[in-house]
Amino acid sequence: MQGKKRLTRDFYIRDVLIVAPELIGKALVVRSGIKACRKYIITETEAYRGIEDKACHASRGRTERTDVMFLQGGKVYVYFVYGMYWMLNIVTGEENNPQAALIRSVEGFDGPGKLTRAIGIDKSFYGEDLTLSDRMWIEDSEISPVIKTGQRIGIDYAGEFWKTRQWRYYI
DNA sequence: TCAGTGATTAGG
DNA sequence: CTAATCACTGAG
Repeated sequence: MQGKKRLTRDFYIRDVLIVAPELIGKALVVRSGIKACRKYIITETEAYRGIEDKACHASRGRTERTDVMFLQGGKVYVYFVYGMYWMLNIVTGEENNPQAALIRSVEGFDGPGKLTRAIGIDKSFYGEDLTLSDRMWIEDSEISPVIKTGQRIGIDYAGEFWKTRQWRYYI
């Protein structure tokens, strides 16, 4: 089950502004329900960075929902929004430096809500450790895509400064 | 452009 | 307990 190319802790504990763009082109491996493992190439991510980032959920403190972001990088942060959609995030950085990379799209499934619905991500993945789990991890790939950047989507509430950070990465 | 949808959160 | 909010999507 352990993939040869599985990314290790060292990859995740770096700053989210490094990890989020590096996730582009990597392979997300998931086994949900009774289905066999499937691989999805990550094509779009966004960085959420620390308590000072008004768009980051952790900026409003450590709560039951945001708790996992305060742990060492390499874990999964999943939350429910708009009454319908699960969002999939990868926790990055060191302990007590809450950061996460939102997986917005993978090859074949464009949009964070649509992709989690399609590949079967829900609350049960909250806190999953990508370096240990037998149902979700990320593998390195030979792909070196050209990465574009832009503003993060859907965070008008965060104010002009945080809204205009170029922290969205995509192919 | 705008409503649906319900977990999460802050505040009595 | 209540009410506001929301890292989205699909229909029009």
